[in-house]
Amino acid sequence: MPLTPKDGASHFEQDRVSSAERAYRAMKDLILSNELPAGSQLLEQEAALRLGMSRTPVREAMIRLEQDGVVEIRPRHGMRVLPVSSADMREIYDVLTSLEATAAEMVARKGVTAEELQGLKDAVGEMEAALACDNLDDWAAADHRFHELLVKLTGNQRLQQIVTQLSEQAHRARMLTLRLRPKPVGSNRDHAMLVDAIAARDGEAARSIHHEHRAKAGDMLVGLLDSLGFKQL
Amino acid sequence: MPLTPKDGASHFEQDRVSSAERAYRAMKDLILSNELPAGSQLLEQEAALRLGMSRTPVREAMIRLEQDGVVEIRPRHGMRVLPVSSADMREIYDVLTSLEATAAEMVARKGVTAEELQGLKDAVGEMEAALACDNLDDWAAADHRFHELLVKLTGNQRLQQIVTQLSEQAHRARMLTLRLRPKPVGSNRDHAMLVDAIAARDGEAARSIHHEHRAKAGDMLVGLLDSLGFKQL
DNA sequence: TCGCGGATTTATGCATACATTAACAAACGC
DNA sequence: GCGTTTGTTAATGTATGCATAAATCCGCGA
Repeated sequence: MPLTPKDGASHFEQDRVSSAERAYRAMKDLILSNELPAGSQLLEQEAALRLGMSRTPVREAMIRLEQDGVVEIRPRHGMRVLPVSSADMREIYDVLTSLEATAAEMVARKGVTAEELQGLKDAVGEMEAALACDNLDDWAAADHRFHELLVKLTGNQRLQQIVTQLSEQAHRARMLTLRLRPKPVGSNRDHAMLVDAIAARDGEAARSIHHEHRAKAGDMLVGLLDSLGFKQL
Repeated sequence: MPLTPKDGASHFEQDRVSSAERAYRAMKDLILSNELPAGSQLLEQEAALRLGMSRTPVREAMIRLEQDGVVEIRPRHGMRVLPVSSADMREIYDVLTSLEATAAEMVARKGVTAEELQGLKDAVGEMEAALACDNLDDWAAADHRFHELLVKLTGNQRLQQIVTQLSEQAHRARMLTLRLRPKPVGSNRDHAMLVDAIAARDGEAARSIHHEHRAKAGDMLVGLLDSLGFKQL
């Protein structure tokens, strides 16, 4: 469920990260995990105290968070965690739909190795297993892994970075609606079909399957937010 | 030619911008105009001196530029203007193609007002006029306006922001190849056709026309960079 | 009770100070 | 002559100081 990168084979990772980097990660974690809910405000001094450092690195972290689109810096009120409205989700999903559909097509056309294909299949397997146990958190994590892997397989780093950023913006809303939406059985089917299309190197099919998949998901989420009267999360 | 936003109706603009903001704009301008060419390095202190301020706001500006993907901050060497390789251009254009094709479709489906349509037509007109005079700089500016307007008409601010960011990354390479490429007569035709499709509210046609347009442009640019042996700009 | 003007507080934006450590170079041993 | 080591330099990362201006508070008048 954390969107943060796994540490990989980093047993000896020189954890010599700067305070600014620690501040950035800590605050982003707080926001993504909803410990700092939308609308919360946090002054530079408060954050600095909380993180045991001075205002300077905190400030730099806030600047990065602002450019990530997750907070807003308001001169006398510290940073404010941006709420995500259904209109925002519409924007985010329109872009994600476009980019991920393209990613699916690219990956299918380019072809993938057996291991890469297996990675996708594993993610689908985990989604199905999680759904069978009604474990929605695991399902969401596996679903996220699938989408992440798909995009990574394009090899386009800019594409990856943009998709990651938008996914993070949508993260809280997705988590909140996870238990309010119908069981995502369709998603698993869609992903299995996409894997087949990729294996068959059918770019057209891959694009159309995944485009529809993302579009459906977006419509569902936006509709849910609207119908439940959540103006913003 | 400047990619920076026009000042609009800002006769009374309270030019009370922070030093950090000034530093950001100044350095971005220097980079986009190629006064700081790819590979240049600039120390915090140097930049501060040059801009008549202390290191603090310069540092904040550099952080933003790094997130924009135009520079890299290397701990003991200041910031370095990132070169753009043909592989980078490939990445950038793959994303732009996807997003702008989507934008074209969205705009066509949604429909535009008469004034908005006229704005697009005006841009095409300027492109044709410029090309008739062989004024490539004007052509590039009008072309940029067309693409910018198209994306703006979607109303999707995230889409706009991403496209702007990627266009800026590609800016220098585009300028450099402007006079090395064949005359862009096809572009004008493509845009005129797109305007027609939008007027007819034909989303499918709009997408396919603009997708092809961007894909062609990307292939041409990447091919040009490769064939001329420019490994990076 | 409510509105308003001025004093006060305080968060910020920027400058500056300082310790750290990477980069460079010179000296040294082989 | 070449690789290594050590000493020096300097750019950074962070802390802190300070002036500014916005927000709040308070008292007063209606």
